[in-house]
Amino acid sequence: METEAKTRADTRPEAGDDTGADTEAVPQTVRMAGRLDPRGSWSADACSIGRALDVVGNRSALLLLREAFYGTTRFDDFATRVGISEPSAAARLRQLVAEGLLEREPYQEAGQRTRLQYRLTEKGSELFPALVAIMQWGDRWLAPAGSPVTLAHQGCGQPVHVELRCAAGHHPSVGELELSVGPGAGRKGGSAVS
Amino acid sequence: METEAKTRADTRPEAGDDTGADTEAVPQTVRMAGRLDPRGSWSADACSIGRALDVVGNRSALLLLREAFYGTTRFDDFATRVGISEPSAAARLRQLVAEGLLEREPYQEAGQRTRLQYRLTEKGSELFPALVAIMQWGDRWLAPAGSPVTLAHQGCGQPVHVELRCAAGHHPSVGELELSVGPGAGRKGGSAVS
DNA sequence: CAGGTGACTTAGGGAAGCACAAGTCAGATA
DNA sequence: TATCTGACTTGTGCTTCCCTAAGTCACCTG
Repeated sequence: METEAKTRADTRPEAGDDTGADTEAVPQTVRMAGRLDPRGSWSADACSIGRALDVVGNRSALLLLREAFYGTTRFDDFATRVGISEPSAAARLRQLVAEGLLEREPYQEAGQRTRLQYRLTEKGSELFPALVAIMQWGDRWLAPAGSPVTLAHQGCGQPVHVELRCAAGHHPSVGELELSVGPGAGRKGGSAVS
Repeated sequence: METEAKTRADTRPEAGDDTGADTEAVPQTVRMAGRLDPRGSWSADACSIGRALDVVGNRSALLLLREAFYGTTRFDDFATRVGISEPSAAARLRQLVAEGLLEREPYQEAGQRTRLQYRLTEKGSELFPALVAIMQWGDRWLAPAGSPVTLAHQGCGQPVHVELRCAAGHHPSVGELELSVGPGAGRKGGSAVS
């Protein structure tokens, strides 16, 4: 896909323009900085969100990961506890293993034959904050009776949540954020960036 | 869907059991507390993650929300910038409006007729941490050349990230977390909880 | 050695997601 | 009045997701 910057002049006002946006009541947008400034000037086809969604962009993948965090390791338990059929559990688990989020390792119980269990890799484990963020949102907006389950810091007992934080310790709102090109951006000011 | 607790004895060792789990090398699982303890004793069909994924569990919905955070408001721009076809942009935007994550409001530019723009509602805006968490994971694991774009706290200039934090200020790892029943759980110790 | 159990696979089918191409429709511009 | 543009919708068809139902295959137990 090409950028559409040539086909349209991009002169209409839009959040993120540098036309004194601070005074306007558009708080829920990220400001674009540097090469990203007119949003119409670049396309986000290398976006990490897009890439991540190619891996975990479906319901069953994230639900299987949830189960893995809850300690499930065995095939049948994954299928039953997530509530999906065995064929789709098999397909999805195979895909998650292929992508390195889970690994299959043999184990043996006393008097049993060798079996396989699925364990989270580091790559898989690091998706946990995303899962918690989604759960937190679902608790807030889709659970009228309150959260079905809650997470607490074991020992200290305090509830756990996900939050945005900058390296200086602030808690920026969406409107206080700035998006700029990173080290992995495509060359030039033209097309593929995010 | 029923819980499978009756059909299987659940006597095999699994992370989260109370059989001296602290000494074992299974750090990447959440511990189950109270009624949740044997994971096999309850089913998670009221899970907030599951509910949330019914709403934003597909690729284009999250990508459209990303664009909304980047300041995009118009139909054609959504379709072009996300890189999806107009029919699916229309369907997905309609669904996001129906679910209350976006709202459509009329606006008028000088010398133009009245048009519609899509704006994030509070419900939609609160998904931002989840989106950042996914981006952060994609940056770390799927962007070999580094992040294509980076988020910074405007003004302070420091990079922004998503993190897990308990109310006492700690940064618990997955293994230090405990899951227990919340106010919105189904009755009894039987089936639907999370 | 017959039967169970865990971990799958195969077959077949419905629904959702997505793309391309083309049409519609309202109002501004020429 | 004819054309253009933005914002869609309609028609058609592929591909992915997900289901049920029914195998398969390797052990382990009786």
